[in-house]
Amino acid sequence: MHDNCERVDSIQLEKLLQKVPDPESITRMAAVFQALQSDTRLKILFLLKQKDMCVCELEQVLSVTQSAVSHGLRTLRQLDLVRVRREGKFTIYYIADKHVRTLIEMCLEHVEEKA
Amino acid sequence: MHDNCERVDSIQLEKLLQKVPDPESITRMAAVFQALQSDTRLKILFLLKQKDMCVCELEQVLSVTQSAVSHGLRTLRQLDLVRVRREGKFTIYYIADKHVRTLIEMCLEHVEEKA
DNA sequence: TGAATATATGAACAGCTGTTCATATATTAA
DNA sequence: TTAATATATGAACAGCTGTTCATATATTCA
Repeated sequence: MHDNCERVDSIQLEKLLQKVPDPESITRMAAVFQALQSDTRLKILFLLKQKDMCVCELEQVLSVTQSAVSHGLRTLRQLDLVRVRREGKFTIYYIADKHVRTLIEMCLEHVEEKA
Repeated sequence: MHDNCERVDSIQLEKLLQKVPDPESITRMAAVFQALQSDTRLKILFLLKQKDMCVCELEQVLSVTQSAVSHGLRTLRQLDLVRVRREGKFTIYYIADKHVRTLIEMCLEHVEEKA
């Protein structure tokens, strides 16, 4: 660990640090991004973006086990990225809100821009 | 692996699947979100959002080693989330573009909404 | 040139993630 | 109630991540 370089202005840095979201928010954000960091879960979101679906349908489209889909959905649900409703014997999942759509659209634009 | 539930309409699902971004884009998105999934890297972005900074300054603010900051920045740089310019002996990092700002702002709104 | 400062990189290790398998629970229909 | 369908959950294992330590490279200044 070494000391300040000449650019460092501790007082200014302190002020900038205060505008960084509190540790709890940062950790929650990290958890959200962490949930968005899996191919399978991203595909789930792009599918749900088009149509509310039950686990069966998702399992059919993605080529993973029912268990994997269910685990993935749980992760997304816990962070309120998707929500659930019951329809008879089916559990229907859907995108939670606008934020989620914006997040994945922004990211898609970003990666497509340099493709 | 079991078969279709009664809700499954293979033809419709096939169409929906086609609208999911191609595997390469999905993987790149996953990589971007993966980069955003660390407390340290998120803090870096919220700091750079306010002011372009050299590694020293970031090291000073966050409580991690210079090595950790540098590794974190490399990850962000490789995904074009931050960019670099040289200023004499300093390497100045800055947020790459609007997308990045929107991504972290969207996510912050999302987590703060339910706090 | 040599010393000091600023940054990058590689190795290595502890801890976390995503998948599958096996099984449990919940709902419907017979 | 029983069988069948739909979904959830726990264990376990392979693979990945982030940090630190040690060291290398690059730039400035004397």
